[in-house]
Formats: sequence, structure tokens, C-alpha cells
Amino acid sequence: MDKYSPSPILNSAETQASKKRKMSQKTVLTVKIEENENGKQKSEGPPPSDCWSWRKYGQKPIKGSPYPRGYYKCSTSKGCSAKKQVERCRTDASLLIVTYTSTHNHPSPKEPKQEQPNIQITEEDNSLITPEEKDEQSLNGHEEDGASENITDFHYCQSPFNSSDHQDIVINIRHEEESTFTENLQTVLFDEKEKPLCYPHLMTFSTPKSEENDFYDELGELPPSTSYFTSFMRGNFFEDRILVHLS
DNA sequence: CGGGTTTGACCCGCGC
DNA sequence: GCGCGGGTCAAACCCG
Repeated sequence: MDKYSPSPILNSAETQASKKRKMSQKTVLTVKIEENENGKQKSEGPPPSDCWSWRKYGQKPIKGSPYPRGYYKCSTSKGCSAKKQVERCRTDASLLIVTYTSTHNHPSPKEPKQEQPNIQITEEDNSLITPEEKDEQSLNGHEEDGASENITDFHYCQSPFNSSDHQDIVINIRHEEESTFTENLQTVLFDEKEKPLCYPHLMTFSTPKSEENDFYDELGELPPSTSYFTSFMRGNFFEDRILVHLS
């Protein structure tokens, strides 16, 4: 109660009011989780882990969706304001929609040793996209059909430091900014084994403001080289879909 | 015992 | 102005 008491002296600039609705940027990441044959995927399991550690601070039922949305804060560093929201796609429970807001103000806790140096990225055609994928596309792209046409597909293989089973990963990134229509959308397809898919750069991007077109240009020019994935993660990514195939 | 999760209450923006 | 819905807080609880 007192916690919310409006202290008039308080810097209202940093109070809740400002915290809310002030997210100038968010990154929507659609994570696809392959269920095992026994379908033991827990309906409320934790989202696939990245290299950061997150502390859940809330959960809310979302209107129109049978699944609640979980709210996470970065617990890796104390002052870090990075947050993410995790919810399930209402039409496909195997799809996790992870929305990242703010950015980490500290380096990744894990030295990216397993920083996928062996990743190969090759272009793929849509035939690799699963039906659920398309479903998801129509879901997230309903406001903006044009964007999905710009999506680029990739297919990369990762060499076996986690030589468990093969993993199919579809990455679909979408950026949303306050007043622009640029969106990225990222889908990651895991199998049940959430081998830490490490994409530390994902959270270290700086606010993309005016380089969208440049980035597009780069996309067109960039060869499907191994470095693309990292630079892609490190830079400002837009309208990309990556189909990842780990083996 | 420390860190993470759960959960209900509270706050705020927005639409009507 | 009011109500709804989403986002956050923090106490209580859980777990290693």
C-alpha cells in the first residue's frame, strides 16, 4: 500500500508512470518448442533459456488467450533493466512468444565460449517452414502483411558441442519501436531438451533508429557466411526469419 | 539461508 | 469519469 503511495517529492520521471508504456522498443521472439513423442512438454514450463538468468516477477492471464503471460526480469546483474514476457501462442501451444524489452546493461554472464563459431548459415526456401510456422506468421503478421514478405530464411548447422539430438530451430525476429512500423520477429524451434541456445548478442543490441535500410542492404549483400549469424545478432536485425537446423 | 516462484493486490494507460 | 486490461510489486512460499 505504502509502496504505491504517491510521494509528491518523488521523481515522477522514474516512477511507475514512466516505466509503463515507455517501452520504446521491444523484440518479439517466437519460440517454437517441439514436443516429444510422449508430449511431455509441460504446459507451463519455463521458456527456453538463453545465456541470461531471469527472475519471474509476475504472471497475468491475457484476455483472449487461454495461456497466461509471465513477466521476467534479468537477475544476472542487479541494475539490469532487461525484461522479457513469455506467453504462449493462443492457437499453437507449442509456440512461445517471448517479448524482450529494454536491454542488458552488462555483458553476458557466460563468456560466449560456445559462441557457435561453427555455425553455418545457408539460405533456405519456404519449404522448410513448418505449417505451424505459417500459422504463426499469419498470427503475428496480421497487421502487416508486407513485412513478412521481406523475411529471409536461413538454415544453419551447428557443430556438436551439444551433440545431443538434433535440433530444429526456427528463428523469427521482430522489432517493434514506438513510432515506427519496423518489426522483427524471431522464432526459435527447440526440441524438448532446452540445450541452452546461446544468443547473448540478442540483448546487447543498441536501439535501431535509422539504419533499417542499411541493414536491409546488408542483408542483400551478405553472403551466407558463418559470421552472419553473429553479426546479425549483434546488430540491428529486421524482418528476418532464420531457420536453424542443429545436428 | 539465499535465490527463485507464486499469487493477489495495486497502479496506470487507454478506450468508451 | 469509469471500467477494463496489462504491467509491477512484494509477501509468502518453495527449493537446493
